[in-house]
Amino acid sequence: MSFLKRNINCGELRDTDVSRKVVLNGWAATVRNLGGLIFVDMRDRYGITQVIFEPEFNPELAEKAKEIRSEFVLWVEGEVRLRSNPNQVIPTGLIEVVASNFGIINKAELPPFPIEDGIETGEETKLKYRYLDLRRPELQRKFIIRNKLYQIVHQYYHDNNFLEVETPVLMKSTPEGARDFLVPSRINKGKFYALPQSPQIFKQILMISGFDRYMQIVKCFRDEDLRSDRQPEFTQVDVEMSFIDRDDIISVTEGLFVKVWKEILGLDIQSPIRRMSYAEAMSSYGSDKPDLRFGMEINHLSSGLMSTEFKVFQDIVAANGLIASIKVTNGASLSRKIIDELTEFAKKYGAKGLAWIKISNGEISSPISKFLTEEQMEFIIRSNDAKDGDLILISSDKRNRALTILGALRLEVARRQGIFEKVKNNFEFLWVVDFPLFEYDEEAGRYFAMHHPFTSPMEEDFHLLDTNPGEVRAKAYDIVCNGAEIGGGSIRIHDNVIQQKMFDKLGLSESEIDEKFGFLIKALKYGAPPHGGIALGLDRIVMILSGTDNIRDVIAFPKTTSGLSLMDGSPSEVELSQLNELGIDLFRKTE
RNA sequence: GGAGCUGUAGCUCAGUUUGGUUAGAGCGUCUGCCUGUCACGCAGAAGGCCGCGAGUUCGAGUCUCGUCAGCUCCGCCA
Repeated sequence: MSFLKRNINCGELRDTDVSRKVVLNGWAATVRNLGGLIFVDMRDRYGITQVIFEPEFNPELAEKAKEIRSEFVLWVEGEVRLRSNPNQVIPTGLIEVVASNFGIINKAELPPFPIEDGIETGEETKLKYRYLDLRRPELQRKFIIRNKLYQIVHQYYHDNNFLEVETPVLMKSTPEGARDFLVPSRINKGKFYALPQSPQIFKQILMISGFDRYMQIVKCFRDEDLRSDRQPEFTQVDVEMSFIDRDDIISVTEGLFVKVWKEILGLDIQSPIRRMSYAEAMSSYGSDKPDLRFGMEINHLSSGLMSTEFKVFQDIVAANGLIASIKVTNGASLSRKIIDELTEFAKKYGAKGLAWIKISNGEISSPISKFLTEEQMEFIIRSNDAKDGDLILISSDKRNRALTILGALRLEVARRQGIFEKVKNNFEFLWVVDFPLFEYDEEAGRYFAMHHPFTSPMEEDFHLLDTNPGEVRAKAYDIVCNGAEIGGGSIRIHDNVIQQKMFDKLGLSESEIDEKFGFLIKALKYGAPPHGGIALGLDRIVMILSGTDNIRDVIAFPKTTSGLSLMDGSPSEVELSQLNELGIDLFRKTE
């Protein structure tokens, strides 16, 4: 007999089960040996159940139980009975299982860290032993949420007549956008597949094929640097619909979020979700994904400072830049050192400096007060609605830079003031709409598609395409929750002529277009329906649902910041013979 | 590509400012005792390439340079 199979799990026994004969399988979470009595907490995915070995009842068994150590895999047969000292902390705390027989199915080495919630072990150790980290209830809870999300997403789109279709993982490398992961072809030496950054083109082609409503929960790959909310492979809920406009995508997507929040968190989210133009988001929050859980909006000051004597402001006004500020309520108590730190923080975003005004006990103190007239100072204070005890932080720069700096400062100040901690159970959704079609890259000296090159311009801005491409707005939209971009999409170009014009604006040559996207252009000529869609960042949604700020917590086997998988040791070198088969020759970097 | 923080016992960390006997603590582990624990308790013990490599010095955990790794951020991420 290798082991007796369980007929009950470690989380389900209650006082109503008293005197049942049961068999448990699981891991020994903790062992408390009192000399005679031995208590073993058995753990599985469902919970923890206390098992007791009594020498009075079964001396040989109790003797054998002394061998049990942490994380041994056990089967235990016994009878359920009420505890004389109940434990109110766990759901099974009213009962215990009196062992009548048991076996060690497998021994375990001493784990490098305790398998329990709230541990402070370093990331490196935890990732190396990911299988042990994943044994912790805290982490399992997140994957249970993730699984619920999969089920709701599939059910929801199925109920709404969407078809799930799988798209290739080996596809053609395309320019624009993120760096591709490349896969060499053995059969076609010197040629490469790319892993999809998203199934964008395939889902559009599925629309041309008449699939009408497509969805897929799909892995995407981008060879870019990692962040706490970015992994090189991640999961999207990919959606595309035909014969629709922007509001159709928005309402279908909102329906999903309403259902998800209701079924997973038991919360009713406000629908319709608020909408804000990209222009307003940037102007008031300095971000295209504003966190609306708190205020601290950006106040624009240029208009009242046109005639300033202050050289720094003068130059900005003359260069058509922007002077703007945020108010830090009760910020006057912040020390010079803290303000210096905030200045350093602002410099990461390209700020040259940071001006500030403190109002404290009726006194105004500011390094720039000597450059401002009383009226100007009054104007700044009034514009910020600042009261005694407040601090005003002022940025003056090129318009977009000044806004970005203040947007970043707004979040940093909120973090330092403990505002995020206060609002951590709030959920503020937002649609950001009317994105620019293009953004200009100074370095490359040309326009790039802000969303992607298949995004449709708004009809009313068509006339600007040739004269002022930077002003053209796109039929693109992002969905934001608590300052995180959790999805984005657009209405696509279904007209081949406009698509050609778009490529033309992006500075792609005829031959380049033909080589990279020829198949899409061709497909668009065969009767493309109007279509559009959205891609939702599933990992980020799970992050928000499970209350974590790190994407590693919601991906079973994540990579480190430098893209390594510490458990399996990838990426790794390969055999020379493998490279030879692929026709690949490596060269070493020489200095 | 760049910046910051971190690396000392299985784990979490002190010690580095000002170089100097045998590198400490808590938790965990092991051994013994212990019949109602659930952070069990009590007594004892074991456990260290101070990330790695150079250098300075009579002497380096401590200073210098390099390097590797983890985390966070900027760039990057249509």
